[in-house]
Formats: sequence, C-alpha cells, structure tokens
Amino acid sequence: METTQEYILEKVAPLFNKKGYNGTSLSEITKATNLTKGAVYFYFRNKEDLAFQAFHLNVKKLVKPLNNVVIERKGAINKLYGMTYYFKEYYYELASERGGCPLLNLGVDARFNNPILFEEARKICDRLIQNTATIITHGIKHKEIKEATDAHTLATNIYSMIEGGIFMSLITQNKNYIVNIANHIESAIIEQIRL
Amino acid sequence: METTQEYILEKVAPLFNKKGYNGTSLSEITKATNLTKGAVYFYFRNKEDLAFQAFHLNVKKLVKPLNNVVIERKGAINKLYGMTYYFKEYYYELASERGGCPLLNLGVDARFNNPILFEEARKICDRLIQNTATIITHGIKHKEIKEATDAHTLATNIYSMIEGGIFMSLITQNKNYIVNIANHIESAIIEQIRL
DNA sequence: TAATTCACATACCGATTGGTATGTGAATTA
DNA sequence: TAATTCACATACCAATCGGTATGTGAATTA
Repeated sequence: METTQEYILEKVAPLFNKKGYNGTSLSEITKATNLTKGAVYFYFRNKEDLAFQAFHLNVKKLVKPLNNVVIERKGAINKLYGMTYYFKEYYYELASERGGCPLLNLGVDARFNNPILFEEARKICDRLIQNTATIITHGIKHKEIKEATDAHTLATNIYSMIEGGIFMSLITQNKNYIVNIANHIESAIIEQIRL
Repeated sequence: METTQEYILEKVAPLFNKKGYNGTSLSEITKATNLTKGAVYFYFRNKEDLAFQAFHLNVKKLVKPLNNVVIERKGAINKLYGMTYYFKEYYYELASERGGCPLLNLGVDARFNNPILFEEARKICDRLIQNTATIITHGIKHKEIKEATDAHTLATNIYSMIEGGIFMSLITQNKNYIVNIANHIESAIIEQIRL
C-alpha cells in the first residue's frame, strides 16, 4: 500500500521536474495533492527536503527501466545496445510525461540557486557515467571491445549526447532528435569499438 | 556610448541566465544595477520584457564569435572545423562566465513556466540548426561533402552533442566534456562526410 | 526665464511566498 | 474508558514578490 508520504512524492515529483524549485510553490503542491500544508510539513522538513526526495524519485523512475534492460542483457556490446534501445524506445515518452530529464532539469535549475540540490544532480551524473564506463571496461577485459578504448571518455561522450538529444527533443517536442542521437551512438561509437 | 538600457541589460543578462526567470527577483536586479525599480520600469515594460531582451543579449554574446569564426573560413569543411574549434577553444569559457548556455538554460527554465520565453529559445534553436544545415548543403553542392549526407539530421545531431557536452561540462565544471564532444564531431562526423 | 520633459528615485500596493503554531477528530494505547 | 498519539486541517505570520503612482532635480525647450 502507498503511504501518504509516497503519495505526496508521486504527485509532486513531476511538478518540481517541470517547473523547477522556485517555480513550484507550496500552494501548487497542496493543490496537486489535495492536501494542506499541515500534511506536507508533517512528512517533510521543508520545501527543499521535498524537492530533494522528489528528484530522487524522478531519477528512479527513469533509471530503473534502463537498468532492467541493461541487466537482462549479457555482454558489454549487448548492454550498450540495450541502452540505445531504451533511449530510442522508452526514454522520450517516459521523460516527457514526467516533465523531462530530472538530471538536466535540476542541473540547470539548481546550479546557481541551490548547491545542495545541484550536488545531488552531479552525483547522479557521476553514477550514470561510472556505470557505463564499467560496462565498457568489462567488455575490454572479455575481449568484446578494443583494448585502446578509453572507457571513461566514451561513457561521458555517450551521456553528453543523450542529454543533448533529450534536450533537443523536448524543446522541439520531436522524438527524432534523441532517436537520431541513439542511432549515432550505435553506428559511430558501439560499432567502432567492438572487436 | 552605452545607454542606460544597455547598461541594465549587460548587468542583468548573466543574472537571468544563472538563476532563471523565477529565481531572478526585482530586488536582485536593482542591486546588480545600482538602480531602482523606477529606472528599470522606465526602460522595460515588465520583468518578462527584461528577461526577453536579456536572453537575446546572452545569445548574441555567444553566437557572434561563433559566426565570426565560421564566416572568415572558406568552404563547408573548414566552416565545420571552425565550429568545433570555437567550441573547443572559446565556448566553455564564454558560456561559463556568463552562467551557461542561454539556449539550454531558458529551454529548461521556461518550458513549463513561460511559453513566450520558451518559444524564443525554440526559435534560436531552429536558427542555429538551420545555419549549420545550410553549410552542409552548400558543401554537398560544391562537391566537398558526400552527396548521401542528410544535412538536417547531421546538423541536429551536432547541436544535440554540443548542448549535451556543454551541460556535462557545466555540471561537472570540467571543460573536457565539451572538448571531447567537439573532438568526436570532428572524427566521427566531419571526417566521415567529407569527399 | 518660465514651462516642460526627461531620467530616474521614493513610497506604497495587494498578492503570494515558505513556514509555524494551534486546532481537531479518529485511532491507538494504557 | 480515559489518556494519548497520530495524521492531518486551519489560521496565522513576517518577508518578499512584481508592479505602480508619485516625487524630484536636472536638462531641455519655448
């Protein structure tokens, strides 16, 4: 069963993702939840605490299906193709119905406004890159991927492209941008490093 | 000589770029300009008008040096290399000292908060892509670039990568990300389409 | 030189902000 | 069953928000 705390987060997470921290007022929060400030402040210390947890929920909703695709595939190349598959088939719909990429949104929104929230975005960014770099490193060890490959640089390039692609897709409301980027990652990166 | 209106815009444009529309209050604006609300509202209709013009100033500051590099080079391939040169050598410093990429910042900030400002970001996005696509199309006509090249898709991919790269660089405060992306554009795009 | 306009500054406005202190009915515990 | 705790709702707070109306001294114009 869903607790009230979870209920609030579910309702509020897309709000913060769409409108940002300053753009999401307590009055909007109470309206979206059909609760009062008393209820909200019973479960959360303050607005920042709520935004903090909402961000992590937003990340979880997008990262979990990605991880599922990656985990069920065996081998580094398959896993990398699993990523591009996810970004082509699921990411745009999932992200856009929740208000965009929480990493991108919070990274931009909080950078000069809220060091605590911004640091959280940075951490998630690091984690995603590290996960991908690990896949590539494993691929090198298991003779799936060329030895000369710089795993970390490649992982960062992949996520630069993904974040840029989703931004372009969201600003133009056109799925093609993220799909084209995923296609490029397949042909210009994955296919070039495979042994 | 600089008019007061220009002076206000110069002082305020980085503020809006860093903190967003909701995050930039009139009190911060008057503090940054050492002027009063009376002065600000004498030159601008309202806060939105100010943010609108500030955005265009921010774009101009970043696009003008890019255009200068591109214009002075002859031939499509040279112009494309001019772009990557600019992004590697100037973009990160210019963008970070002004608070990031105004296109990215306003695109994220205004998407669910201010349709008018968001539309402005979208227009600039279109224009940048169109300019690059035109360069590629010219390159095809002049037998510099392979005929099978899809100019528009390529241009969008380039800007997806650039926007993603600058985002990653700004969130990590590490220039490498945008540099790596520019290097990738050179080797995996420009070199692949040249005749 | 008197009147007017310009370029701001000052003072004020209602509305909204995040946050808190108190109230309250239902459920739980003693 | 009486007391207490839980899970909120209500009512209020100072501060700040964007915006406006008025004031004012200097420059310009008539």
